[in-house]
Amino acid sequence: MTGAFDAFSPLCPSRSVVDDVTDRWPALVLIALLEKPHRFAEAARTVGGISDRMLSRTLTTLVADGLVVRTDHGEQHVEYELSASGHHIATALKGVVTAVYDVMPEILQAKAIAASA
Amino acid sequence: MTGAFDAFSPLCPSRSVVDDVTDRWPALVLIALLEKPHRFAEAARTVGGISDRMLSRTLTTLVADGLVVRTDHGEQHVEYELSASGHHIATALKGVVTAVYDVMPEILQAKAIAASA
DNA sequence: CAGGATCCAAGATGATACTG
DNA sequence: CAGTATCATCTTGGATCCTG
Repeated sequence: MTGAFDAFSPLCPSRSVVDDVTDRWPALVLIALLEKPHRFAEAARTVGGISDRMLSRTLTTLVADGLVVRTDHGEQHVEYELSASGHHIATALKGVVTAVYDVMPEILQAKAIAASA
Repeated sequence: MTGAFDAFSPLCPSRSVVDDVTDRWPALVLIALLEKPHRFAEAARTVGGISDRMLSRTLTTLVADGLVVRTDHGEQHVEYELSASGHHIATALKGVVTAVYDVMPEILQAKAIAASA
């Protein structure tokens, strides 16, 4: 692979990070933060369909992983922004979403065929 | 965003594909197939820790999405390989894994600090 | 080898309500 | 606003057994 890490091995520390990052909510939240720092409620609005609970939990783990930085500005004003590591990963994730957009026509066609079969 | 699709909207068809693709098993399976086509048992070995059941399910949905092509060579010999769409997405996913490898040192450090706090 | 069927534990998730 | 606590539920994922 690239060197010391191997995401295919369940024992490699990189595996758990890959698992964390390639989960539905973490992935979407990271991409959302890529655009700009978000406040809690703001992030909830950006990422459609996420509940307060999941957003809270997701942000907590991302902060624990050092991918997101939480800053308490007081006055009930908290901001979440990407760390350098988080930015690096979020950019890659955005690439995945972009790739999905690229091939959506083919995917929709494949699904249509599957559905009609 | 890029155009007609918006993964942040729960209603956009791209959202479900992004969800599918950014799940632990699908992501790892796609990356595994990026290297070369795999037979069933072969894929199970490559992706450490996956059970037959999950591999079967995962491959089924990936085939349904048109990202993976299943070819039955008879004689109990089946091969799974990426379609053009799948290859495009898998490449992007590999980028995510690579990005994770890149920042693993920082992540491990962050976790260590969090654990000792 | 390929993979479906069944059973079941554990965790993910959402809605709601509540706190500072 | 920024969360946390609780509850009910749905899904995930593994183990095991079975078929062709």
